[in-house]
Amino acid sequence: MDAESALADAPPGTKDSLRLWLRLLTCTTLVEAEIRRRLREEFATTLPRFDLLAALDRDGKGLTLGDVSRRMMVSNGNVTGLAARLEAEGLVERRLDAGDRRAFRLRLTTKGAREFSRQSRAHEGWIAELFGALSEAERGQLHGLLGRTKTSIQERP
Amino acid sequence: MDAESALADAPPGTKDSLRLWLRLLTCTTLVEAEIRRRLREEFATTLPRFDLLAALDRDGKGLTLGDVSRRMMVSNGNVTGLAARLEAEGLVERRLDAGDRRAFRLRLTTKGAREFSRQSRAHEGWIAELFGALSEAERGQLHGLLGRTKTSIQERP
DNA sequence: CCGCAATGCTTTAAGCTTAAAATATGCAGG
DNA sequence: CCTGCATATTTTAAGCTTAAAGCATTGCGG
Repeated sequence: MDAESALADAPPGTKDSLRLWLRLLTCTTLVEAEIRRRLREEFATTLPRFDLLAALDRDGKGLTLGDVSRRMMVSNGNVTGLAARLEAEGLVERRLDAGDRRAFRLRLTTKGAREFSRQSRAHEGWIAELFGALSEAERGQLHGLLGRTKTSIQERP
Repeated sequence: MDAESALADAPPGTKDSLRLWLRLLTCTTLVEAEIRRRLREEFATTLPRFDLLAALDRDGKGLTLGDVSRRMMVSNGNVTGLAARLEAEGLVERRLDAGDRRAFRLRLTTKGAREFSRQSRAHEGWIAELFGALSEAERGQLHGLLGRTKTSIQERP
């Protein structure tokens, strides 16, 4: 039995779900590629670096690497390397956590905060531009449906 | 000026677009992580490998590496390495293109087609499961709105 | 036919990402 | 106190990914 005939026997909605997933993935990939390109060309940085700075922004007390790992939905080891590179560039700093000698607190340096502010402002504009052809109503609908989708994914039996 | 006050001055819709983008990214990340996990646990393979097999499926004449690169929206060099690994595993074969001595045609081997059929059947079920809490109507609406989104991204001035 | 830009692919260097194993610390009972 | 399990992080090995540079071939315009 090949993929096609398997699909014929699949429960109803399978084909729709597949089409939906492919389109969801396409949209995300297109936006990501454009954001990555502009971060590289305009700020000589990468999306993971930007995301880490974003996670640290507005968190004066700093986050542990574990906090960052959970927020960014990436592995611990990933954050270790990313933080090391950003620290080497002087954009973030690590401090020993006062209450837990296993943990570090990661914070933006002054330079990092300044740099992130520039990047963030540009980033907002790019996103507004990319989604600009949608009406406010469409954005609202889409946001709601994606909320339902998120629930569907997370709250499986 | 920090990110917050920048946002206050941003054009209308900027904040909505940002929230929308973050939610879109979250949904995609959640689905991808689950699919990657299951491909690894049940088939000892990865998503890029699966995607390459999928691109080759139902293309008896084979695709050039460039075709695959465009379909998967990844770089040329990426496909070179991926194809080499899959060829080493005997799932894919390269043939010299009859009409163009620069190009290869990449095709599934019998083993590759058999393996992809198994994986594909499981994959369909996983996707149906992940989007299962959405009604048919919701899936249709979401598909339509994502179509509008795709257009918004691609057809910028 | 020649020159030359375009096309198809590979290589390289760098960075990203993960799972799994290893290390160190915290913490809760006994 | 000690034992043992949980938590926080790092290390390791492997694979993925990209941009840029380079090589070979094609095909077009003169």
